[in-house]
Amino acid sequence: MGARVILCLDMDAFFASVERSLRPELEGKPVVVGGHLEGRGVVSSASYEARAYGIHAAMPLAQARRLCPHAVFLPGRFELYHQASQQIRSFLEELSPWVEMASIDEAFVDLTGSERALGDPLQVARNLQERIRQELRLPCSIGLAGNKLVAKVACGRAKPAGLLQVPPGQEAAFLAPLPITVLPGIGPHTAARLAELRLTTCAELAAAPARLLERILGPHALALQRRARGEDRSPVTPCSQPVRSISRAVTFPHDSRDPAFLRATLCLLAEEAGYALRRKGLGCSCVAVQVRWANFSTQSRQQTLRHPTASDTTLLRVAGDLLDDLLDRNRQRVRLLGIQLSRLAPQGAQLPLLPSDRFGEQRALQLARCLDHIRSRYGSRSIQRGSVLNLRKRLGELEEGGGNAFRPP
DNA sequence: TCTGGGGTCCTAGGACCC
DNA sequence: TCTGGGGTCCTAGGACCC
Repeated sequence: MGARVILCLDMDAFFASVERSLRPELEGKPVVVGGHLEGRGVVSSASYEARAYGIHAAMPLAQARRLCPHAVFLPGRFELYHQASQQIRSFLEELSPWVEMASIDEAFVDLTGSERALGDPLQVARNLQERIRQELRLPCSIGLAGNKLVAKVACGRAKPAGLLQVPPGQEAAFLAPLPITVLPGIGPHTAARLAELRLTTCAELAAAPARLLERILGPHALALQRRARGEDRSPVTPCSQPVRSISRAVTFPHDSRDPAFLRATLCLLAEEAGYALRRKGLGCSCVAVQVRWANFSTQSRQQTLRHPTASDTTLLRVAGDLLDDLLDRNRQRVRLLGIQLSRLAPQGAQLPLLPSDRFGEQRALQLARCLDHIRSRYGSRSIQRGSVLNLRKRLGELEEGGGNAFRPP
C-alpha cells in the first residue's frame, strides 16, 4: 500500500475572521471575540493584529483590554460560526468522502488515492485555500503529510494563511527540532514534568529511555514517544462519535451564597441541559453538579440513577440534592455553577420498574416535551418555570447593581 | 492579572461481590 | 489475632483540547 495523504485544515483566528468577513470595516484592525460578561470573560478568538499586542485565546478580557484598549471587542455569535463551518465542510466533501470535522474550525481530509481524479495534493490544497478565501472571505492554513498527527503539526507551523507539506519519510526529521508542546496531548503540566528531565524537543522525547518515560507518564509513555517520532496510524473518521456528556455552566458576575439564587440558576441550567438531551433523543443515568468557589477551586458531586431519565423534574431533584451537599461542606461563595449529564443512552427503551415511580417520571417527561415543543416553536425563552422567572427578576437586580449582564447561552 | 464554556479521557481509591 | 485477591462499579479530581 502506498503512503497516505492527509490534509489538515485549520481556520485562522476563526471567530474573529468570521466577524471581519461580515464587517469589512474591521479589515486590518485588532479584533477580539470574547465572552459576554463585562468583568469575567476570556478571549475566544483574537485576530493576528490583536495577537501582535500579546493577546491570545483564553486570556482574561480585562487583561486584553489593558494590552490593546483600541481593539474591537465583540461578543461571540456562535450560530454564524457554525454556519461558516458547515460551508467549509461542504467544500471539503467535494474533495473526498473521508472528511472528519475535528472541531468547529479544524478538519482532516484523507486524499489518499485521489491524485488521478483531483491532481497533485499540493495544488488541491492551494485551490481549496483560495476558494475559502474567495467565497467565504476567510483565511485558513493547511498541512499535508502522511498522517493526521504530522499534518496537524505542519498546519500549525504554516499559520497564518500558509501551506506546508511534509514529504513521506520526513516525518521524524520534521518534528525533531520542534518543542514537544506541538504534540497534541502534551499540555503545560506534562511539558513541565518532561522539562525536569531535560526533554523539551521532539527529538529528545523520541530518543529518551522508555523506562524513564514510563515512570513519568505511565502506560501511555510509549504511544507518546511514537508520536514524537511522527508515527500515527489513526484513521480519518467521517462519522461523528456519539456524544458522551451534555453540560451547561455559568460564571456569575459576582460570587453568590444565596441559596434561592443558586437553586434557581441550577433550575435554568437543568432545563437547558434537559432540552439538549431530549433534542438528541437521549436519556442520562448520571447527573453531576460542579461548583467553582470564590478561591477558584472546583468541586463536583455526581449521582448515578437507577433508571435513565430525560425529565427536567428528575434532573433538578437530583442536582438540587448534590448542590445542597456541596454547599453544606464548603462555606465559600460560588463563582461558577454547572450541571453535567452523562451515561447517555437513547431514550424510550427503558422505563422505571416501579409503577408509582414510572407514572411520575412519565408525566414529568410528557410535561418537559410539551415545553420543548413550545420552545422549538416560539423560542427557548418563550416559557419558563416560576422559579426561573424569579431568577430573571433577581438577575435584573444584579444587572442594575453590578452593571454586568447575565445572558445564558 | 485574575482566570469561560463545552467537551473527552484517564487515574486513584473505595465499596462491594464472589 | 489477623484480616486474600480479582473484577466491577462508582466517585472525585485533573489534564487536555478547541
